[in-house]
Amino acid sequence: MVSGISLKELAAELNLAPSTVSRALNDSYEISEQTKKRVLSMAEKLNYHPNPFARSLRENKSKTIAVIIPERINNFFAQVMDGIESITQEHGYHLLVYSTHEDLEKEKKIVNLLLNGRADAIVMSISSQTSDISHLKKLYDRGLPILFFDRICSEIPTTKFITNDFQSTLEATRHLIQQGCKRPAFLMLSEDISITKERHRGFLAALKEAGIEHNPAFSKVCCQKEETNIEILTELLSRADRPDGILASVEKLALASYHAAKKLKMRIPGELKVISFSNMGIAGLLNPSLTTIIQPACTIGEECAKILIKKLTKPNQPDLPNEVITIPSKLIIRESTLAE
Amino acid sequence: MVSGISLKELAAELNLAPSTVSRALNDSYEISEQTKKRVLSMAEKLNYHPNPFARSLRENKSKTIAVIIPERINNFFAQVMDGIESITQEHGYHLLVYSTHEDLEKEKKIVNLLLNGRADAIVMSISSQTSDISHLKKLYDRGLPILFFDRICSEIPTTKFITNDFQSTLEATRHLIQQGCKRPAFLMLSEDISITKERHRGFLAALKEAGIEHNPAFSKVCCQKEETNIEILTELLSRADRPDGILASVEKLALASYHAAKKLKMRIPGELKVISFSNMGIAGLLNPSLTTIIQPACTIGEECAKILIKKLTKPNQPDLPNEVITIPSKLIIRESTLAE
DNA sequence: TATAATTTCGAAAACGTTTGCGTATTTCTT
DNA sequence: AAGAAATACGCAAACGTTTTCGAAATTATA
Repeated sequence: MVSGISLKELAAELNLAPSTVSRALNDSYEISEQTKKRVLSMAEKLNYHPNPFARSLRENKSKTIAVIIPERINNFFAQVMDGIESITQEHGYHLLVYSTHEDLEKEKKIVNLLLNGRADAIVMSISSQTSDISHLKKLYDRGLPILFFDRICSEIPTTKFITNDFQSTLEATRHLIQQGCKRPAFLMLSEDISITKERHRGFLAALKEAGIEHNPAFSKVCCQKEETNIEILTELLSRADRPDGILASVEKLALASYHAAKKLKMRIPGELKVISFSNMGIAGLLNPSLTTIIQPACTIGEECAKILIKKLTKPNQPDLPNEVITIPSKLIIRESTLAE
Repeated sequence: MVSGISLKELAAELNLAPSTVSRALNDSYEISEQTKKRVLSMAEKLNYHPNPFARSLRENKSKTIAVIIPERINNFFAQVMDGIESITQEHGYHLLVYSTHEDLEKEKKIVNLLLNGRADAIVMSISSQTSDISHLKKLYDRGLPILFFDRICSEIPTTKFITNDFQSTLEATRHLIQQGCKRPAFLMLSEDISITKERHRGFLAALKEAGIEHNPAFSKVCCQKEETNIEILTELLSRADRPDGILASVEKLALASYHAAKKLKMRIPGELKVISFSNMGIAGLLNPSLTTIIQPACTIGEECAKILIKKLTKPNQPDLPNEVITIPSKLIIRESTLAE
C-alpha cells in the first residue's frame, strides 16, 4: 500500500524478466532501445519507484550521509548544513541530521547508532564536552569515512576543515588592544576542544605581543545555560579589576555578555568592548552592533560535501587523507569595539 | 569491511540457526534464557550490529522520519526541529532533513524523492511559493502519513499544527494602534499560503475595529532577497503618506525593516513602530529591542513527533485525523513599539 | 553456407533480516 | 508409565533489488 509496485510486478506486467527490467531502468547497454522505452513508459504509468532498502542491501551503500552538529540554533552550523546540502542534493544523497546539544553522552549514543552502516559517511563537529573520543575511534576503525569541521578531533587521522583560528583571534585581539583595551577577557565553552585552544593561543599571543600581562581569571570557561553564563559574566564584570574587553569564542557568549552588561548598566563599547566569533546575520542590528569574526560556513559545508561525494562516487578512491584544511575567517568591525 | 559481521556469521560462530539468533536478539519467548545470554554476549564480543536495510526491507519500515522545512537559518524552524528530535530520538527514529529554501521546484523534487518509502512519515512546512500542491497530493495518496505545521496545506486531509495566527495578529495590531499607530503596514512573503492569509485577516480586523481605513498598498508582498526587501521597504517608507507601523509576518522582514529605517535615519519606535513574528533569542538585544510574537516552536515539534510516533509504533492506528490543532503564540512587548 | 560474433534477454543467486511452520526434546498430566 | 502439553530450536521462504552466467536469436564473417 504505502510502498507501491515492485520491480518484479512491473516485469510481470511487461512479460519480461526482472533482470531485464532492472537493466532497462539502469540504462544498461545490454538492453535494446525499444524495450528500454517500453519499460520506462510502463514504469512511469504504474508509478514505479525502486525500493531504496533493497538497493542498499544489495549494493551495500545507502546514498545517505549523516551530519552531527552540536546545536541547530546557531547560524554557523545552519549555514554549514545548507552548504553541505547544496552539494549532496545534486548527487542524490540524503542527509541524516543529528544534534548533540553539546552533550557527550548524546554524541556517543548517536555515533553508536551509525555503527551499522545506515550512513555511507559522516561529517561532524564534536561537542564542546567531548574529551573521551573512543566512540569516534570505533567509528573510524569500522572504515566509515568521517570528516570533521570546526570542532575537529585531532586524534582521528582523516580530513578536517577549520578556519584560521589562531590568526583571526590574534588579529581580533590586536584590534581590541588597538581600540584601547588594557585587560581583555577570553570566553569559551570548554578548554578541551581544539579550536578553543587555538583561539586562546591567538588571544594570548596578541597580549604578549602588546606586553600585557594576562590574568588567568580572565580566561573564563562558561557553560550551556544562558542564565548561568550571565551570572558568571556579571560577576566577572563586577570585579574591581574587571575586564574592559571581551573576546567571545562562541556567539552565545557574546550575547550573554550583552545581557550582563545591560544588567550592570555598563556601556558597550564605552566601558566594555565586545568581539565575537559569530555568523549571525543581524550582528549589525544589535545594540550596539557587534564586531564579529565571520567564518566561511557555507564554503566549509560545500567543501566537506565535495570531498565526501568524490570519495563515495568515484571507484577506488583512497581513504580521506589525514590533513587539516584551513579556510580563512573575516573580521567585521562594528560599533561594539569602537574607541571612545 | 565497513559493514561488520552478519547475523548469519554470528549464528555460525555460535553453532545456532540464524532464526534462533534473530529470536534471541529480539528477546523472543521461544528462546531459553541460557542461549539468550550466550547469543547476547557473543554479539557483544563480535561487535554485531543488525543491518538496518535488511530489516527495513523485511519489515517494510525504515524507522526514519523526513522533515521538510523552508529554511534552516530561522530560529522557529530550528526550534521545531529540536522539538521533533527530542521525541523521535527516544523511540529510535532517525531524521532525514531537507530544506526547500522557499523554492517550489526544490520542494517538488524533495517530495518526489520520498515517494519510494525511504521515510515512514513526513512532517513539513510548505514553502511560501507553494500554490500548486499536486506533489503533496501524490504523497498523501501513496498512504504516507504526512503532518503539516505552521505553513499548512489545507487541501490535504491530515493533522496540522498551527498557532492562533488570527488572534495573535489581531492583538499585535491592536497593540500597534494603542501605541499610536495610524497607518500600520503588513509585510508578508506570499499571499498564497494559509498562515499569511490568517495573519492578514487578523491585521485587517484590528484596523476595522479601530475604524482605520486600510491602504491596500500597505499590505506588501516581499521576497527572499534581503537587498530587494530593503529597497521595497525603503520605497514604502519614503512615501509622503508612509506607514508609521509595521507588522512583519516573518522574522526576516522585520530585520529588513530595521535596515531600511537605519538607511533612512528613521527612528524606531519614534517614527516607526515594528512588531514581528519571530523566535529570535536575541530580539531583546536589537537596537531597539524588537517586540515579537513568539511561536511555541519546540512544543509544536514535540506534538508533531508524538502523534507520528503513536501512529507508527502502535498497531492498527487509524489515519491521522483531518484536524487543525492550535497552540497559542505569545506577544512579548519590547522597545520597538513603545509610544513616545 | 557454415561458423563466428554480436545482440538481447532470462534463470538464479545473493545481500541480511524476520517469521511461519515443523520437530525433537523435555516436562507435566492422570 | 503412557500420552499430552510445553519448551527450544531449525528449515526455508520472503522482502526487492542487482549481477553473474548462460543461452537463445540475430547479424556479420569467411
